Amino acid sequence: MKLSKLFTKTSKNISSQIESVNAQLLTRAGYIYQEMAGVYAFLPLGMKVIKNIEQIVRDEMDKIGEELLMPALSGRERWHATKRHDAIDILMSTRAANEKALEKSTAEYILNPTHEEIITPIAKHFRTSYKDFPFAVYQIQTKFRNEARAKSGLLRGREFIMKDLYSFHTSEDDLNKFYELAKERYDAIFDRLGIGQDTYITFASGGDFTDDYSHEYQTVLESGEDVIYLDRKNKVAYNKEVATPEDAKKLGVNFDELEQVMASEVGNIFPLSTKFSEHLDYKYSDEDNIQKNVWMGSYGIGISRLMGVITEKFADDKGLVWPESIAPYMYHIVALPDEENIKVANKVYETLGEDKCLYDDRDSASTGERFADADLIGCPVQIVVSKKTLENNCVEVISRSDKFESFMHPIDEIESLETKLA
RNA sequence: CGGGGUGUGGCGCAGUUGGCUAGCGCGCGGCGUUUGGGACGCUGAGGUCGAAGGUUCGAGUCCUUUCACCCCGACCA
Repeated sequence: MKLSKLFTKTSKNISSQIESVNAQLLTRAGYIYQEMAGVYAFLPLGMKVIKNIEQIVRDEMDKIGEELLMPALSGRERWHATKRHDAIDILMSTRAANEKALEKSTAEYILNPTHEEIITPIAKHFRTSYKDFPFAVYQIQTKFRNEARAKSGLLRGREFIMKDLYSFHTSEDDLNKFYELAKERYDAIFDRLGIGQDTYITFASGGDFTDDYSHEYQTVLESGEDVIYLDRKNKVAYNKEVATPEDAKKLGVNFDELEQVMASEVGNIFPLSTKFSEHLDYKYSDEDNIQKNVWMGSYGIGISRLMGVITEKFADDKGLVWPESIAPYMYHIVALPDEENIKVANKVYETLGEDKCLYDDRDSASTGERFADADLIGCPVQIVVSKKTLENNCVEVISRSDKFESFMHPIDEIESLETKLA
């Protein structure tokens, strides 16, 4: 992509009101645009990052489930059936389709905050024999939650992108078995996203979902909202709400040795037991044709929140720093203005591929501005073409994250750059 | 939902005890000069001050109501 054609532009200024690092940098660099509190548009650069995160999540989820897409709207009956209509105060709804209906009708459409109520009837439609189990389906979709206080940019929104997977089983044992498989996939996802080192599976309460426990995936982050008690050695953590000395003892850790840190929840998984199948009357026939409740599990990952968390995790005082696995572009090419430089830069751009490069071909921007923008936008590798580098028939290759020392790379060996970096 | 703060060209801000034609920087258009770390000169376009109501000869400035956003707390499926 040529910078001269990119839909967005960077900006130097941003309101001093906005304090969260992710909102500030992502806005300045042109990745997101705020529509209202907790509601953002993902602009071309941001969209690429979202897609890259989604692709990693899909890749791992496809190993344990099938992708589908459910509606964002639902009728209210099911939410009454599970008694969550009044229990969930973040539930958003819209009254009716038109004004005439509004006067007479009590119709209400729920803007789904999660999809247990939606997927269960669908699953029931297709799978009612013990032979049909187990199975799992997932989707990546926009969720709506009327947060009393949206805040911290992408970290807590009213509208956000989430991956949610639901698993269905004939027994608790089978659910538990799947639950462990899901954990493995989650670990793989966070590793691939570059935050595996700092992301801990965390014991937490189940909230409205289950009377039992749940597991959160918490990424250590100074600006995170949650306090977790960390056991680095065993790579597990405990949410504040369950981290009492008694609980710790039950879980086999020394409460006094736990390290207290701030973190942000990037995913969570719940054994739902038979809670939802009971409320929504989802039963299967076993070998003896006896009707039994289906066991369910629910597994979420906050896609857009991850973008915010990863931003905060790696950004420095110059701007964004993306892990290679989700960067909008691998290379950011800066050619200093000069006919020869531009000729070479064009060639580099074509050789490496326009889908891998962000090419600063703006003739209006000054040198300093180009470098500043490259740092702000945060592509992993910067390639500079100037008189200085051309004297040696080279381009300069710079790591945005200081992962490697800058080096000169011969122009006629551009094709080999990718392998050299890998 | 409680507390605090802020709303003035696209963005960031200034605007004194009410006073004349609402300023500045960035950005944007034009012309020219520049180019290894957010360049410079000249020139031009663009706002009715979040919204509604009120006080006054006169309101960006005072009063009332309201909306929005940001921050702290409560909440967080």
